[in-house]
Parts: sequence; C-alpha cells; structure tokens
Amino acid sequence: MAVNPDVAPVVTLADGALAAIQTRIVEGDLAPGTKLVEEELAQAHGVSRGPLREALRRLQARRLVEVVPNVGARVVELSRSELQAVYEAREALEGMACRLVAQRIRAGDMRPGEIEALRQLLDSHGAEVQQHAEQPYLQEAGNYDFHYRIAQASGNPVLVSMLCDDLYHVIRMYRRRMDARHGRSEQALNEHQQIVAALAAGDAELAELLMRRHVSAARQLFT
Amino acid sequence: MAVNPDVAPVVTLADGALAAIQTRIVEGDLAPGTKLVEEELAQAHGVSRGPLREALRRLQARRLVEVVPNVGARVVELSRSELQAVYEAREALEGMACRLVAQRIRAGDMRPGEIEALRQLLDSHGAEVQQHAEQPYLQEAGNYDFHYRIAQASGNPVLVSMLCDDLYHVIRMYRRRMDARHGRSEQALNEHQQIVAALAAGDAELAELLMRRHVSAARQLFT
DNA sequence: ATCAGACATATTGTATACATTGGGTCGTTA
DNA sequence: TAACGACCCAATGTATACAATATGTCTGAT
Repeated sequence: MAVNPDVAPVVTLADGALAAIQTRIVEGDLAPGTKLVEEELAQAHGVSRGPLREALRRLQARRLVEVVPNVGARVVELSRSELQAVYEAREALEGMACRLVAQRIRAGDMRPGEIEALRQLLDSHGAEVQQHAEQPYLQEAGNYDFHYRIAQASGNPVLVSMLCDDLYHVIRMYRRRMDARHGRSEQALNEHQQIVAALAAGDAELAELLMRRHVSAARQLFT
Repeated sequence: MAVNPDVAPVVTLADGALAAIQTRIVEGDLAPGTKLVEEELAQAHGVSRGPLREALRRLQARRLVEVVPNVGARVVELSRSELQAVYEAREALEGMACRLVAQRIRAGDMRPGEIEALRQLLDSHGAEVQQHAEQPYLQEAGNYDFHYRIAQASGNPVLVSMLCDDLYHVIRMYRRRMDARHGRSEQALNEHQQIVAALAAGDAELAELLMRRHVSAARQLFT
C-alpha cells in the first residue's frame, strides 16, 4: 500500500516519454553523465523528437538532466557537495512542511483519519524493519512514503511540488550509491515516531526541529 | 548598481521568447488568467511555435504559467492562500540560506569583501529610503537585491535556483497587487541590518531566525 | 612532434505541415 | 424554456524536413 510515488497522468506522448526516461534514470539504467541523444531516445521510445525534447526539458526542471544549448543533454552527475546542497534544501522544506502539518492539526484543519493513517504507516513500517532487518532497500520505500505523506499533509502545494517533483527524484536516484544507511533503519523509524508524536500534539516548533534533525542526520551519513 | 536580476544568457530563440514573455507577465502586461495562444504569441515574438512552446513550458516550471494538456496555457492566477504558500516556502529557503551564509562566514569560507558589499548595499538602500520615503516601488528593487544576494552568498545552488528561478518571479509578479508594504520600508531596512549584523557575527541560528521573521512579517501583511 | 586551421559529420535548433483533441454553436426535442 | 446532441472550428499535439552549430579529424606548417 505504497502512497503512489508517480502521480502524473499520462495523456500526451511527452508525458509518456518523461515517465519512461525518468524511470530509466532513477533506476540507474541511464547512469549519471550519460549523453542523451535526442534521435536515439526518440526512436527507443517510439516518439518523434518534438515530444522527446519536451520530456528532456521537463527532466531538466526536475534536476535529473542537464542541458547545454547547441550541445545536448546529459544525465545529471552530482558531486558530494551538490548532493549535500539538495539535502540542505530538503531539510528546510520538510521542516517547514512538518511545522505546517502540526499547525493544521492544532487548528483541527485536517481530515481526522490523516494522523491515524500516519501512525498505521509507521506500524507497518516497523513490522518490516523487524522482519527484514538486513534489507535496507525495501525499507527505503516505506521511508519515502513517510516523507511523501508529510509533504502532502502540509497543504502547501509549493512545498509539495518542490519536494515531490524536484528533490525526491534526485535523492531516489542517488539512493543506492550512497547507501551508508546500513543499520539506521531502526533509528530512522524511531525518529519518525517522535515526529508523529510531536505532530499529534500539535507542537509545530518541536515537529519542525525533529524533522530537520532527522534529515540532517541522513545527510551527515555521506558528508 | 543593481545585482543583475535576470542572468540568463540568450542564445536560442526559446531563450529570447522566455525572457520576453516572462517580462510581460511580471510587468503585468499579460494579466493573471490571460489565455496564452501559441500561434498568437509566436507571431508576436517573431518565432515559430516550437521555440515558443519550449518557452511556455519553462514558464510553467517557474510557476508563472499553468498548462492543461490539449487545452492550453494561461498566466497563473494565485489566490491569497496560494501566495501565502509561496511565502512559506520562501521563509524556509531564505532562512536556510541565511544560516548557510553565517556558517560560511564563520568558517572563513567567503570572499572577504562579500559581507562588506552587503553592508554597502544596505547603506545605499538606507539613503534611498530617506530620500524617497514616499516611493515604495523603487525601494522594492533594493529589497530584492538584498534577498537575491543572500541567496547567492549561501553557496547552495539548489537554494539559489529555487529562490531566484522559481519563487522570486511570482513574487515580483504580485508585488504591486498586494502593496500593503506602505511605510514598512524603514522597518524592513532595519531588519536587514539586524540580519547582516548576525551574519557578520557568524551567528547562524540568529541569522536564520531573523530572516524567517522578516519574511514572515512580509507575508502577514496580506494574510 | 605539436599546434593551428579547415573540412566533414553528427546533433541540435527551427520551421512548416498534418493529426487530433476540446469547446462552442446551432438545432432539435421533451 | 431548458437540456441534450451533433457538428464545426480553433487550438494543441505530433511528425517531418531543413538550417545552424559544435565536435572531431585530418592535413599542413613550424
């Protein structure tokens, strides 16, 4: 019961190409630095260059592709410091998202079941951590589900867009590469539970603080 | 001596169309809600539909235009709550930017003149406030110069991009509409000076706090 | 042997033409 | 009169063809 990760409905060919290529990048099929030749990709995905170009530009907006005029597009290649920059932005945005969720809860401006749904998510996540303590990969899915849901619950469409459309993709892309997260699953789950507790209490300050620490801790694993 | 507001070099026709249309939107020539017909705009700017479409999609990424597949593009029309959402994201990001600037200063990892340049900027801004106390418009330029510079100085390209490429444009777009900023120029300048003081002292916590308060105060003027 | 310059080729940028979708209008009918 | 449906047209989506730019290679000279 994953919180569907890619929501974008596919209506145009550009949408389809975007989704397909994005998946190839995130999954690692198209490695960082790979040159993306328009004609090749167009043929490979059965579309013309027009829609494909649009897909590439949208991927550029999502920071998954870098385009140089008159030269071409490449899969983005992040240095450690650039990845750190992504995490710094994430820390700021998710902290704010957490604060807003807490405020909404305190104001009663939230679907009653929403906070309960978060708790259930953590419970099932906790069960997975115990059962498959050795497989950090699977757990990542639950991890992102949590953060994804917090963003959504903030009720702030700008935060949602910046996090879900921009940052999460590049983070997923570099997930494996920097998997120093070994053994942090339990700790992360623990922090998630603390965050939910603060949210339920409507403590905006604390919720933001805890989320920022949580993200910061994840960042410092590869810094 | 404005800190060049639009840095993008124009090399392709799409770049040119983007810059031109963006200006028309921000200046109010193309009002919020205006339908943007591709053929019309293309003819008006002397380009073909191809480059123009690319410009529209880039404007979409900058939140200045909304596109519905098979229907068309319109100049974005923000409700008060949506504009508030923009300011909430801005508060989080600029707060973090300020924190990073302070950290860089403390670490000595910053061009020596950079902090002094900020002070001079504030001085000249202060002179303008006193001379033209009745013209909040002109002062806005200085205001944005300040925030633009802080973002740049953070050394975090993700923050720079999110602030300068995404948020500042829509804020500039709605600048006049919500000009309840009357008489706040001096107060704003005062807050800027406090922020610079915290930065110079390398006090990251305080610098972030002050910047967040500063942005929050601006938001509450139209909330 | 190394560098400079010109040529050739591959790839991107742009324009035009065609296909397809959506909305608006008109007419019909209950 | 209001609601439903078929048609028409305008605007977007897509494909193809052409132009312009950049890179890589080859030649020649120093």
